[in-house]
Amino acid sequence: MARPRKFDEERAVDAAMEAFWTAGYEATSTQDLCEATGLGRSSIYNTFHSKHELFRRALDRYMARRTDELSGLLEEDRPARARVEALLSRVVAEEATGYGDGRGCLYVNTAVELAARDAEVARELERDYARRLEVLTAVFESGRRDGDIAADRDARALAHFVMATVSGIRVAARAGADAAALRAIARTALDAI
Amino acid sequence: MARPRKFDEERAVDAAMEAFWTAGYEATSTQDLCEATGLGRSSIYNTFHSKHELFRRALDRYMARRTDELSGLLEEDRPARARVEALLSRVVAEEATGYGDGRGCLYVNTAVELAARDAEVARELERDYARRLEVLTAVFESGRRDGDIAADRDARALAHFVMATVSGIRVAARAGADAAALRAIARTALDAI
DNA sequence: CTGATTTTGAACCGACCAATCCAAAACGGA
DNA sequence: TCCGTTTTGGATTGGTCGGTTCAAAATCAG
Repeated sequence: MARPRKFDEERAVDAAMEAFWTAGYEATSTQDLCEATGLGRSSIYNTFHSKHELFRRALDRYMARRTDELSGLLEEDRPARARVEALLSRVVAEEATGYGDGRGCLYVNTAVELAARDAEVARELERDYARRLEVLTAVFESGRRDGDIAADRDARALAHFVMATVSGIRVAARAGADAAALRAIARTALDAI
Repeated sequence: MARPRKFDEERAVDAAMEAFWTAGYEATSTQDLCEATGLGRSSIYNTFHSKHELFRRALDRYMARRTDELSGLLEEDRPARARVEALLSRVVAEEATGYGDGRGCLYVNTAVELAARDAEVARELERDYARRLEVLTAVFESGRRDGDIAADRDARALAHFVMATVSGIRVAARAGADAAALRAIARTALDAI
């Protein structure tokens, strides 16, 4: 063997994720990444080969984390409607806590900034969308079985709808909607379910 | 007086708008702007003073255009629900036409890319949000008067909700949702109204 | 300790960034 | 026609971009 690495690769990906999350892909320079991770340029390129690949690693990590959170939140032992309500409340709370860390959601940010001109990233987003859609669809199907959701509703359509509502809340928050408005959106969406 | 301008300022703003719309603010270079507008660097800086100011002009133009379209679409002599349905159908159609010109919506793109770190732009987005909210609120209020919308609904909340649904559809399209999914989102949202 | 192997920091690369400068060209008013 | 004013194209600015190179430092097996 030879000289061992002085840093933790996963920690570096985490730090890079924070940087990309805060400023977006284009606006995060390799210099920013060095400062965020505490690594030198060489270490970053030796390990991740390019800014783009590091971004993909960071995005993977973010999506895995979020999807896990989503699964956890939705697997609680409550009626389906209540679980979806908890999800929307959480999103509203995240987006409404001042502009303190108003960096939105890396998934939404990436979909808007990169998906159209980066096929690789678009594919990853698509896979994650499908995964989360699956989780939500399962929730609505269990709701239908429990009689909590009307039997004539399409679980998949409802799942798409909730995903869109979450993104809609996030964009509204960025466009200046206040907390009351975000709550109104969530409440109205719940009426549709 | 002196040498007159050889180009139409509004035309130039239009061309710049297209460029920013396609690639986003950061990813559009001044060189790109020269090529898009057909102007030289000097003409651009002489007229618009900075990339940022040109962007603001382009964004203004975009928002004015969109808000006018929205007003036109919603002022037709139809029940409120039908008018909102027409709006959502139009958004779905826009986003579903292949990835051909899948550049989304400059408003959403800008909210996500810039709002967090550009106070001036954020203020403009906020103003436009308020304007469009006003238009939609008026639609729902007229719907309540006509009995088309239940009297116990909050017109403003419904307006916020429709705005969020539009953004949600646009983000979903970028994340890879197909046309059927977008239609399902619109239909489900209409159920909530 | 030696030698093979890898990481690390710093200097460096050409390309491109937004923005400026300047002189030549193009007009309007006289 | 000629002057004052403005526009225009092209060269240029200092700075930053993503990425590479290279030698020194650090670690391992033997």
